[in-house]
Amino acid sequence: MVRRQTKLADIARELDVSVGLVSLVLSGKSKENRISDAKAQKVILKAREMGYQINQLARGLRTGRSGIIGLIVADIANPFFGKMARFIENEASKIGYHVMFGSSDENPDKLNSLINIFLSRQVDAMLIVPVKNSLDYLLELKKQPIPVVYIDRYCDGVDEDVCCADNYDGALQLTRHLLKKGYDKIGAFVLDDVLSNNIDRIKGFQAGMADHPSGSNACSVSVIGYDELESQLKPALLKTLDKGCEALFFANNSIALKSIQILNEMGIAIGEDPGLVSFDNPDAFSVSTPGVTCYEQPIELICSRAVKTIYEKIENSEEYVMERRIYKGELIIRNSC
Amino acid sequence: MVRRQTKLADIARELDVSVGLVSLVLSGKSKENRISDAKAQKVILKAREMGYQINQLARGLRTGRSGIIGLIVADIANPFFGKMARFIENEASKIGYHVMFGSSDENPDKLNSLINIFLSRQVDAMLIVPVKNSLDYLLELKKQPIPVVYIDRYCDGVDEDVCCADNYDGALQLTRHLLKKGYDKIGAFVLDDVLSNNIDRIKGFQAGMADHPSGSNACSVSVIGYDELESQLKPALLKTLDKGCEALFFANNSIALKSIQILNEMGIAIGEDPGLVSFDNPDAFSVSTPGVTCYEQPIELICSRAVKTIYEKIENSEEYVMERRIYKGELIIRNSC
DNA sequence: GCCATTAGCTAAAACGTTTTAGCAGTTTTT
DNA sequence: AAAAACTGCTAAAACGTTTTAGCTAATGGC
Repeated sequence: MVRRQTKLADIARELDVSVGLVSLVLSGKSKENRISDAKAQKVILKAREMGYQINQLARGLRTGRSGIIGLIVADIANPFFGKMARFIENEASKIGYHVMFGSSDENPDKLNSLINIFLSRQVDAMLIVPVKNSLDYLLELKKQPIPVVYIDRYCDGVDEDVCCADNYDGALQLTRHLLKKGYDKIGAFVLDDVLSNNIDRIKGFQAGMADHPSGSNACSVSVIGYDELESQLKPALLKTLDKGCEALFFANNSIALKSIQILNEMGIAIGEDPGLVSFDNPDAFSVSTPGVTCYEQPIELICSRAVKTIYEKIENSEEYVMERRIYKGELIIRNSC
Repeated sequence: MVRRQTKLADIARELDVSVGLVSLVLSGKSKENRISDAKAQKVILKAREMGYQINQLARGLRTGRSGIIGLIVADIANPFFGKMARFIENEASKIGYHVMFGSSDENPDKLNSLINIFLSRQVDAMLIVPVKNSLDYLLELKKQPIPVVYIDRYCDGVDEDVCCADNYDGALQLTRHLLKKGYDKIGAFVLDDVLSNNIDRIKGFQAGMADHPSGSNACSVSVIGYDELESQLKPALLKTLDKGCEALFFANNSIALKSIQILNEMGIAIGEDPGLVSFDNPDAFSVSTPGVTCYEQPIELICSRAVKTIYEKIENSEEYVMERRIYKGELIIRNSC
């Protein structure tokens, strides 16, 4: 384990040229700096021969750019965020960046700790899924001279770029679909986060219910804690079904999957009574019987736009003007209702 | 965006002390270097006041340690690898490390490119899910003075640490379970990778079939290309069912999910005829009806052991001795057979 | 009161790059 | 033939840390 990596100086010594020249050649700046083709070729060959690999730590220190984008999601093990990570990885690599990630577990202190870790690692930009009660931390982050784009959700009170799905539209479409199918009384299940995505989904649901003759009397909304899925979901489901709800509206994949499992265990056959719809489109929805009707978020679009925005902010931070980008997803109709 | 981050020199200037002193204090080396408590306190307070954040690029350059672990999986969007990433993130953070990831898409050239990127970023160690035809690249990597642990699979021909599931045992258990349930003719579906995990799963399957009176005559094995799932799976399924197979054995979650979807679309009710089992335990398996009997890999154990191994190799690379660690998973019996 | 020890600190090199000013020749322009 | 412009390169500073040798002053032992 003693073998050291070759560095510019090693190549320079071998060829008896200056370190600067080697650097110029290998970073593709030969032309602008009038390096002769002959020398340039020699350097390139020798570098290959010696297995030269640039030290990005050194380059980053010197240039002030690490080439790293920090990504903070709620939980990378959640397939929704896993997909996000993947699309972001792809997009970032197209513009020569790489991704460090961290999972906040919807916990503002973890989020803040990740932010600080990423700052100390000199990431060039951050892509963040904000969590509840993190406003102060996010405002603090806003003071830093580094581009940030929020994804999946936004946070009122902090003016920053956002790329996310049209949660209102999604919930509206899902609700209307249920009503069209003739379900009369509907129970919704949402997380207790006072975050844009949740709030918009509730609003969309309620807007959809407004079409119903008896309006909000025909629905119930159960609010569940992110860390309390196990304990709170079963009682909430029972209560909702007891009330006579004929259809269930799940505001995200975690709640839906857990609920379907619970219903399965209780021997309640989903599909007719109760019917159900959900946000997100995990694999499980196309494999379960019946398949679950859902609103699939345009994850790829969100991610590619988010990375593009990052790029624009890095490249010309002066002229760039903030924007909230909201993208419609797709209603996928299966047999669960 | 002009505000620069405070650095050691800024604190030093404010307090009229040397940069070295500030560094020693803030990196917790006051005691060994006999810094007076008074001065140390002053430095700590001033650092907090000025919002000092260490520059890990600079530190890394100087110390030769980046504090980063490189993780290469096949696809972070696959929930199996997503879970892996999450456990590794957790374990790494316990020992003060952070994770950069990359997805190889089972492509050796992408894998190699990621390895080189990580090397140039001076990662302190790599956790790699090897792919087929990557032996040469992996041998090349072995020459580098950096700890590597392979996870999920190993690669014959490269002597390195490995943490993975007992694929042979898993396949054996799944097969025996099918036979015990009275299924007579069984079709297996595996990827075409000549990788340890696949090979061991096939071996385990065949070992299980050896218990059957008519032995290997009672089974068929379909080999599917990773990039060809869409095109190859449906014909393979039809052919297998045509042959009279009463049960299906899927060697991983991607194949299983895709197959179940295809079967659903064709209106073939899984559960009795055909019965089925699969490797891995994605959410979908507990949500589908019937639930899918499967062999769940001990992902958490694999990851925690992998990171511990990394740590040991970093800390005392001299004495460390290589090992292949194989962990048994758990047979989860549901209603699909 | 002298030498040895200790306490508390500083100065400076080093890590591996990038980048710029400018030097010495050569060629072109006038 | 002198001035100007260009060619091809080098030297050296800078990025923000860590770390070590060593300096000065105070303390202790006798």
